Amino acid sequence: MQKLKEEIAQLIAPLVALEPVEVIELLEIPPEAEYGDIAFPCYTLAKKNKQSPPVIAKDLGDKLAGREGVYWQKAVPRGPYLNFHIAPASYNLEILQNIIEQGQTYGNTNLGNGQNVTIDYSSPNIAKPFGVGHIRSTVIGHSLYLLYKALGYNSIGINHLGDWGTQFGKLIVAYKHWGEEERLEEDPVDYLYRLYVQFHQQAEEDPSLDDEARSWFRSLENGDAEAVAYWERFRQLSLETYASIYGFLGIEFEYYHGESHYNQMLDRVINLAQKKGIARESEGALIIDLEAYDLPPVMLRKKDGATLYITRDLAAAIYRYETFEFSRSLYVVGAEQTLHFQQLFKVLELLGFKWASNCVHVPFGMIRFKEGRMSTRAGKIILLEEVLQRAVEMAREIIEVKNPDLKDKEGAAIAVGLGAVRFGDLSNDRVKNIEFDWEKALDFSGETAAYIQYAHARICSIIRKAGSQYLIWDDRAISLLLKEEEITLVKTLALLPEKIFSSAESYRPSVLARYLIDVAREFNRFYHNCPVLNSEPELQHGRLLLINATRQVIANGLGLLGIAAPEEM
RNA sequence: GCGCCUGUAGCUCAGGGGAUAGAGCAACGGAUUCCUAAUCCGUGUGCCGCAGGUUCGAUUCCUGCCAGGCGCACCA
Repeated sequence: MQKLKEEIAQLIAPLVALEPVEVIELLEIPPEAEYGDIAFPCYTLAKKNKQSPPVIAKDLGDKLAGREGVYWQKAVPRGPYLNFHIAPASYNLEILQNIIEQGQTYGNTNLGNGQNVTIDYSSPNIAKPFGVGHIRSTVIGHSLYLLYKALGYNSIGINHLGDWGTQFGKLIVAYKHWGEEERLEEDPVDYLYRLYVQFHQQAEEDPSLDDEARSWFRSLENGDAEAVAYWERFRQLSLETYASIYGFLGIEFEYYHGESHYNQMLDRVINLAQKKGIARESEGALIIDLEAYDLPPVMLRKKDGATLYITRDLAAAIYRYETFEFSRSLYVVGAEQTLHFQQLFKVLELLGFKWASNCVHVPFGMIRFKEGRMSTRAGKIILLEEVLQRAVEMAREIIEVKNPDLKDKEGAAIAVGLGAVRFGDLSNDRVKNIEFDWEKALDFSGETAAYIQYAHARICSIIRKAGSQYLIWDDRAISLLLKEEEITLVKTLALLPEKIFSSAESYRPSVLARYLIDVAREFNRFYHNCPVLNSEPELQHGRLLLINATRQVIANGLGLLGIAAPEEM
C-alpha cells in the first residue's frame, strides 16, 4: 500500500504543485471499493486554484487518461475525488511476496531502534483477589508490550504490585482480630480477601479500627518486626497465586517491582521536593500545592509520618528513568486514576525532569455490573479464574458438538476460551466502561476471537490437505488471482503494518483487533466463493499462496493481542 | 460546586472535517454432491444527546446545555 501511495504521490505532486509527502498525507481510501482503491481529494486545491473540486478532479483525470503505473491501472474522477484503481497483478505480487518473505515478522518495523519503553501493567493489589477488573490492565498492557516490541522498541514489562500501603495495616488488624491460621494455609488469597471485606464491614460500626490499621501501617514503615513478618507472609502467599494465573495466561514481566521496592528511595523524593522549594507543611502533613496548574494538592507525607501512593509512584518514575532511560513510560491503569497521573506527571515536571513529558497514562474504563460498579471492599467482584474456567468449559462443550473428532480438544478449548475473554477486553475502545455480562463474555460467534481463530484453523486445514506446494513461490500462479474476493483479501492483508503502527501509537489494541475481524471476514468471503483444492492446479497454487499469506497475517496479528491461533478447533 | 471521560440502529459497539454513516447481536428468509455451517448471502431501522459557532462542507472541531460514569489532602 505504501509503494502504491508513493507512486501516486510522485505522479500527482508536479501536477498540483505540492510536495509528494503532502500528497501522501491527503490520500485516503474510498468508502466503496467500486469507486477505486486510493482517492485523491481535491478540496484543498480548490482555494488555491480557485476552481471547484470536481473541476480539478476532472482536469487531473483528463491529464492522466489512458496512462497507467506499476501498481495502478487507471485514474477516474468522481465528484471531488480522483480515484485510482490498483493493477491487481503487480499489486498482489508485491504484497503477497512481502508477506511470505517476512513471515512471522510481517508487520514489524525497526522504528523504535531498540529504545526502552517501560510498561507498567496488571499491577494487582496484593491480598486482594484477581478480579475481572484487573484483566483489563493485564490484557491491554500485555498487548501494548508486544506491539512496541514489534515496532523495534525494547519493551520492559513492570508489574507494579500494590504490596504496600494502609491496606496492609487493615489486613494485619483483621488477621489479629479474627484470623485463623488453618484457613489462611488453605486458600490464602481468598481468605485474605474475606478478612479485607470483613474489616470494612466492621469499620463501618467501629471507626477505631481504621486508626488501628493506620497505626499498623506506620509500624510497618518503621520496620517493626511483627508488622514486617505479617506483610512478608501475606505478600509471599499472594504472589504464588498470581504466578499461576500469569502462567496460564502466558504473561511474563521483566520486573516485579512492587510499591515496597521503592521504600528506600522515598526520603530522597521528599528531600528533592523540599530542596526545589515546591513542598510545604500543611496541617502536619507535607504537601505540594498545584493550584497554579488547576490541580488539587499532592500529599507526600501524612501527619502521622506515613507516605502515600503518589510518593512511591514518584520514586518509581525516577527509578525507572535512572535505570532504563526510557523513551516512553506507559502506565496502563484505570481511568479513575486520571487525576492521580496528572498530578504525578506535573510534580515530576516541577522537580525538573524533562522526561516527564514522555510519561503516558493509558487509561481504560471500568467493568461494571448492571447494578453498578464492582467493589473489592464490598465483596462485589467476579473472579478472573472463574471467568477463565467458564470460558474454557464452554469452548469444550462447543467443540464436543462441532468437532468431536478433534485431536487436541483441550488445547483448542483453552485457546478459544482464553481468546474470547481477552478479545472481549481488547476489541472495544479501552476508555469505555464495560458492563459485565456472562453471555457476552462467553460469546463465541460474531465479532469475536473465535471468528478469527476459525478462519485461521480453516486455512490450516486446507494447507494440510494440499501438501507442501504452498511453500513454493510462483509469480504466474499469483497473477491468476483476479477475482474480486481475492483482490479484496490481498488489499486487506496489505494493511497489517499500518494497523500495528497506529495501534501502538494510539495505545489502542482495539485498532488491531478490529482489523483482524476484517481480515477474517474477507477470508470467509473468499472461502465461500473461491474453491482452493478443487480448482485448476495453477490457480490452486496461487490460492494456496494467498491463504498462506492470510494465515500469516492472522497468526501475527493474534499473536500481538496475546491470543493463540490454533491449527484446528 | 469544580475537573476528566462517554452519548451513533431495538441491544452491544465501530467510524470520523468531506462522496450514500457502518458492523455484530437479536428477528425473518436462503446457501452444504465441494476445502470445518464456530461460516456465507439476503431483508429493515438512524433529529450520529440538544442548541449555537467555525468552515465551501460538521455526526466528526469549538462553546454552552442535558444525561450517564469517574474523580476532587491524610485509600490505592
